Amino acid sequence: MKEDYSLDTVKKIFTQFLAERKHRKTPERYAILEHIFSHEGHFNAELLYNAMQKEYRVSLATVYNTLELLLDSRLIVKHQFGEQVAQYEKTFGNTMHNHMVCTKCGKVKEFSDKKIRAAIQSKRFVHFESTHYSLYLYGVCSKCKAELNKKQ
Amino acid sequence: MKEDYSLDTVKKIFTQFLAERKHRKTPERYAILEHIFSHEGHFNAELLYNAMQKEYRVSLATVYNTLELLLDSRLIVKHQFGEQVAQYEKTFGNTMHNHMVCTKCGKVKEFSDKKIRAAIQSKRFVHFESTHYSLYLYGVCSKCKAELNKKQ
DNA sequence: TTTGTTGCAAAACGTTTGCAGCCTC
DNA sequence: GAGGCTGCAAACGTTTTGCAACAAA
Repeated sequence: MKEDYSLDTVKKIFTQFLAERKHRKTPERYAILEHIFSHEGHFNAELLYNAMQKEYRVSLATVYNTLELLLDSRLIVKHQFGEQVAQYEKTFGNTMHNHMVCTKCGKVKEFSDKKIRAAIQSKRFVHFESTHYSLYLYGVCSKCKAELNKKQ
Repeated sequence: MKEDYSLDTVKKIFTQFLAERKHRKTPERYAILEHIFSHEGHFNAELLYNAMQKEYRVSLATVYNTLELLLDSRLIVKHQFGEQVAQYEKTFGNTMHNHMVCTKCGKVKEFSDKKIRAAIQSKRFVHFESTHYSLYLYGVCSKCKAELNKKQ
């Protein structure tokens, strides 16, 4: 069923999370949340920090602090595609998807597959309660493939 | 106990890889290869560097350089389980497996599942030629679950 | 009023780089 | 002998930390 992923819903989830953990509801935290959920695609801490300066000024330390809270509340996920910069992505209202990573140029594309999702989600463990997953498919994109062929 | 032939086989693969790429066959590279393939489990660059000092002294720079070559030759894989330290793992003679990561304590366990593997490996793309994959299942391990329950 | 959170800057951390000398080819 | 590779140390870029001031509860 289609979920309602309005900003309001996300804010409510975050508010409840903060209340549960006895964290404070600061304007900085909501400004960051709002920014993330009104923009598409992957982002990293510095990109977010720079973009934020135009709307609501926050420090880089607060960006990192808030990202940690958003991770804990499962509203975003963190990826590290082999570089040292962590990439983040919002999860709420984002259909579950996987990532294809080109090992030559580093480009990342998304894809989804019902069979894969079903196989992973049906897996149960005795000593582990899984909440979510990340699947990275590594390989070579068509562009890099063409370049490799040209060289030979 | 792992098979004895694997070290020899791995060396041959690496030698061929170095020849193809016109890289030099230095003792440092083989010492690192040997160390990795005669030890079990995950490791990171510094751990490997420290362990190497007792057998064949190499610099940290050479460790990183060689890890890059081993990644390119697909003899090892790199993981970044949400921390900033990259973890490495040998792949040759290592049955394909996935990772469960506890989001509380960070502990990583391995598991395999035929259905999941089949679903992932059967996936084909027009503009992407996949070589391998990493599946990270995030959740809470039984130990951390017990502690969380105790708190409430 | 209490104490969690902020901004700032400095520190920490893993990783990469520049360079002189060495050694594989 | 040429030039790729090594060790070393310094540099880099991202993330974390310490601290004083601030503001949410």
